[in-house]
Amino acid sequence: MDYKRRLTPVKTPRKTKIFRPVGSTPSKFRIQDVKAKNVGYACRCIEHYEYKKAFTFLYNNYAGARRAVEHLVKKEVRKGVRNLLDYKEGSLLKKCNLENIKNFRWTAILADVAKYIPILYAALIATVTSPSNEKDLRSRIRNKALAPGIGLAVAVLLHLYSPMKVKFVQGLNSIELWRCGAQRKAFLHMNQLGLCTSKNTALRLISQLRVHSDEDLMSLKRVIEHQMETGTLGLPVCVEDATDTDISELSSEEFVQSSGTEAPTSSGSLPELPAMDDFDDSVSENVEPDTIESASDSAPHSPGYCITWDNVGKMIKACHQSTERQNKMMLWALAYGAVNRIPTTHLSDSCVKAADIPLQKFLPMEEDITEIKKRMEIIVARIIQKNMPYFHSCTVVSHIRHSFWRESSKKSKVINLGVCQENPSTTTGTIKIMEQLHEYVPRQGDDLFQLVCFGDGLSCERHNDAHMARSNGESRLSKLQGLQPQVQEFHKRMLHMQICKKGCWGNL
DNA sequence: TTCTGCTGTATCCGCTATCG
DNA sequence: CGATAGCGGATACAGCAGAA
Repeated sequence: MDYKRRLTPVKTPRKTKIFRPVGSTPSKFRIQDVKAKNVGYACRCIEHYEYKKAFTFLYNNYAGARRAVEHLVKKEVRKGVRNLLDYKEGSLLKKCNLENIKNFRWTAILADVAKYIPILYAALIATVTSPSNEKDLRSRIRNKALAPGIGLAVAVLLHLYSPMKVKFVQGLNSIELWRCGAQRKAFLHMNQLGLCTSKNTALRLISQLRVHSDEDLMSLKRVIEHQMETGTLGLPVCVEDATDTDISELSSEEFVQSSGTEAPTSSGSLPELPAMDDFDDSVSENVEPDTIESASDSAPHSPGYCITWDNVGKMIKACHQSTERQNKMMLWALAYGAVNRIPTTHLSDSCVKAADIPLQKFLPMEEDITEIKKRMEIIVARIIQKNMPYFHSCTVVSHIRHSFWRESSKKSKVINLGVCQENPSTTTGTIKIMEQLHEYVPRQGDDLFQLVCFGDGLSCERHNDAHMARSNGESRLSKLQGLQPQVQEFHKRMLHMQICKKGCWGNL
């Protein structure tokens, strides 16, 4: 018998023999048995569901088997690519809008590829991993995540196949290139490699993204306008005792009791924590944060928001300075909106006479002195624990809680409102900036829901000038009364110090 | 088959940087 | 300081995919 190993299948004999496997596949072949292996061996493996062994044997020994595997792989990959491109919800086929960019995950691309083109996915995974790390998908060299690289590779490949459909990742890369200030040539070269779109398309994408960049703030505005329309704005929802109760209607005992309302403290972690009340205005004391949270039952409830703006400068240098062409300092205004962490829309804007405010709110009472004493104890304990080694191991209260400490501990939601290309150092420019910012002021007819507009000291002065200049307007809107200027941060402290200095020591 | 929308490319034009 | 190349914004146009 010819025991020479053949690289091609044996020719079909004149009389076809039907192979009938007999017996089981031996678990371990002896060396002399290797030569006896043939197609029948592979069939016996398949008969016993040992596909890996059978396919490996065929692939390693028969050119026809290799061709068949390649043909099968190509066919399956093409079929998978078609299916993936037909799947409209696929992560690679999404539109490059703000929501999709926020929710984008590289692993979603990998999941799609694994589902529709498993052979390609397996090949890519095997390319960049070893058997030990193919599960967690981290590089064995620098422990870097491999998902972005594999996802990008798939995105580039499919973009080359169907550039009109697969362009989400390319759009992301274009935006990143634009943010880095890449030149047009960089866009061109990267685009030819399938890594990004052209610069024109990138600019178009960015323009589209900017159109709805303030949508979050506008939706909050619409909620407040709806509440203004239905007359539910000034009412703290589902809290009957905590409605917009006028301060003048409360007796002094009620004030004392309400100021003693304890915050909902969490259990256990700080048992020695003194009960810290809020030291805010009386109106906010009447409403507990938990009742506000529970208020959102059916109608949408807006927590309110404020607007902040400040000057921004951009220097434009002329290459050849002349009388017509000089260096220019462009003074513009940049604004953003900040959603209130602590809801304020239920609070009343009605003015209260100073004479109607109970005396207890001005003079320190017994409770106030007790609270100050507790605070001082905590502060002194912190100082002692920090500076005296003997007390280093002692536990002190690290954070004095107040009624809204949970809300205050959350990160603020900031919404960029873009640059207003008007000069804020002039009254005309400030009026135009105010008019633009008034687009975010909720309104119902001529009635405006006044927002706090933070800025530095100079911005607030300009804001007041704009109010004065428009004081003869025919409506509240034309008088720019939708925004109330408020000095912020260290400017506020500076003003406070100035007032204290003038009040205590005069103009020294 | 036609229309519409999106994308890439080419081109124009003004401005800037560089070189002699 | 003039000439020229290069860059970037704006625009037109062709090609393609998808919907009607």
